[in-house]
Amino acid sequence: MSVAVITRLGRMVRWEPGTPERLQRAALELFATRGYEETTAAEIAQAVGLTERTFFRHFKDKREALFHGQDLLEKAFLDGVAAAPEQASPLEMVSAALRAAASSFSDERRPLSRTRQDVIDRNPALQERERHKLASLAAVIAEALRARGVGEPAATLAAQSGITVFGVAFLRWIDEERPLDAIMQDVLGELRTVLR
Amino acid sequence: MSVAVITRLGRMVRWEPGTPERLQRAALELFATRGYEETTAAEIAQAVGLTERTFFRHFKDKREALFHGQDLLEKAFLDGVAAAPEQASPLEMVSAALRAAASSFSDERRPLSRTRQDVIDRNPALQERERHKLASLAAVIAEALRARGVGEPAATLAAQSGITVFGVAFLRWIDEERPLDAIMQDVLGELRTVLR
DNA sequence: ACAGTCATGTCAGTAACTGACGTCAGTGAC
DNA sequence: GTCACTGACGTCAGTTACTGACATGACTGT
Repeated sequence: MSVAVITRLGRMVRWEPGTPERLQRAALELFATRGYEETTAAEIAQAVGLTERTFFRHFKDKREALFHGQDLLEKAFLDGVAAAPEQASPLEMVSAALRAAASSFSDERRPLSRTRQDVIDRNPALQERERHKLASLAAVIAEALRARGVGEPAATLAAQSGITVFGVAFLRWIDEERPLDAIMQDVLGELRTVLR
Repeated sequence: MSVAVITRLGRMVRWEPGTPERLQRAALELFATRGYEETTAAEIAQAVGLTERTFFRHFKDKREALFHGQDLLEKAFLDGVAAAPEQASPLEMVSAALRAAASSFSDERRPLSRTRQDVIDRNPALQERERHKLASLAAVIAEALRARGVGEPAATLAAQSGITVFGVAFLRWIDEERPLDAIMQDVLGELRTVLR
């Protein structure tokens, strides 16, 4: 199913670029309208003029179509940890990571995040994947903390707490109009008073 | 595939009882030896003289064979929350829940938990399910806290922190020889100092 | 011109589930 | 005692998520 496309340079191009992104968009739209279980991987592929086989070359499984691009979030967290001052405490490193991560979520992305979250909330299998992604994120953050000299179990606990804060704050951000950054610092504060 | 069994009362019985437990044992054994992906649902069923169809009548999916009985853990947590004194803080309620949950893990269960955890650690799909179970647990604990008057986001944060502690402590308990109860209180203490 | 690469298509296969229906011992009402 | 009913299972057919093997054809560098 080849598609000849004329780019703005006038060159003939065999394969339109950005295939995973187009698949992701189509998947989100179909999931949002027909529902996750009701849409087939082949349908998503057809929606962008491709084959089921090609879909699975870009995504390890059907759910992953909704979670493409999360490596950017991971990178933001890691950059935040790395950017924290030399003698920062684990909590301060995590706080820095949260700030860095917040910058990935501009206001324009809110509507998209909302419909995406709606889809996830309606399907247990997708919730499972989301939890898994967050847990994996916590694991790599813990690793980054360890690399900066934080011991165990402090690294795991700090990273996990950071992810907890991120999760709660993100769900608020979808509904509220405040910037994610501010919400996160609030939630982190509340976590500290709860644990006092 | 009917099995006539003579119970200790001498009565003929059409179906041997405890089917899900027997399936679970067989699943764990097969997963531990052949590996999760390498063993088929039909094989597990055959191992206890049943059919694939029957396997899926007892378990929503293949992974669930490893997670059967987790409702008991949930009940322990909930009982712990309920047993906390009247004017307990959220943190104290969670601490009580952790103590109650710890009593579900006697020393005799340790070897079983170990091989089970080995199986999970070797397969991402199973890790995903485990994360999901823990997250669901956190959700019901948060609900219990709310029912006891804890507001939001304190309830979610406290519950989530409790699950974090449980997760870290459980992994330690599998290797160390100390009782889970003691490990949990230690880890909870460390979490508090990290968040100080 | 030509060999190699890269993204895709085609096809066949496996295994996880699901729905519909049949079976048969046990159970209770009458 | 019969008879309708239920509960736990078997059988069978079907769908869909995935995977491996191989083919294709435009692009790329030599």
